[in-house]
Amino acid sequence: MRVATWNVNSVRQRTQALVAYLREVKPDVLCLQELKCVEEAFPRLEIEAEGYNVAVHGQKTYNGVAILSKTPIETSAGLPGDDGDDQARYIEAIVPWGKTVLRVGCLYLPNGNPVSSDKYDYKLAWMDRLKAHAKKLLAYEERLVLCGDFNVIPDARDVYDPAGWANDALFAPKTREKFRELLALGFTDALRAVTDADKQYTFWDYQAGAWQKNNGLRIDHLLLSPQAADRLQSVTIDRDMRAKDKPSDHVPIRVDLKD
DNA sequence: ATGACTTGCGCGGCAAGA
Repeated sequence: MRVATWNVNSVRQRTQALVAYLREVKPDVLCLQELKCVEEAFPRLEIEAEGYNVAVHGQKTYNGVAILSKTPIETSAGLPGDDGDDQARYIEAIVPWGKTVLRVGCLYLPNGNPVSSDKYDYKLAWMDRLKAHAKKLLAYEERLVLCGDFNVIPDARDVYDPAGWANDALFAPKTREKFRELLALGFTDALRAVTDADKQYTFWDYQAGAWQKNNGLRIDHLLLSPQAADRLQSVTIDRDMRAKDKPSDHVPIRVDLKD
């Protein structure tokens, strides 16, 4: 079972790259973030033509998440815990897997900058809601992958200039503390289960030659429940995607789980 | 160096991203 996640930074700008990725990597499940469009504008026909089922939670201009799956899926949109939250940042699916299922949560966690703003308050509140929801899901004791753009740099080895990012909403102590609380519920950070290496980046800014200088961040993650972590075979960051024409500023990251 | 990039919206420059 191959599960991938990719912040595409506008799915309409990335449709050709997305189709090419599906053909080359053939993920069983692909989670997408930052669609930047409503469901009606999503390139559904192009994706379905590749043999994928599509579940979209869209929003005009901002945010937007989707789950693509080779097999039909049951889905629910929205992160519980705040009925007044109208930002499209979470969608969940139940994917058939042999005699059992895989549950997949696809998330686009708020950026939160600057730290002294209501945006940061929203980020922290969103992380609290995610923790509460994740705790409920873990109690099901299923194979579960919680993945997406977390907008969290877990550790100094995950950023090219830790000191320079100390007060950024992606790396601030409170942000990292809440991420650790989430992990402590019982998740395995898939990448960290296979390597302790630094510079395992998934994002490079478009500006100031960040890609050329390898000034990156590790902010896209796949968190595994114990039942999923038991089946972990490999983790791959599709770094080469950043060097292609018209790239997203994020690259896909994926896991292979033993069938 | 008023720098530097890419989106959406919509047609002129903002807002947002990270």
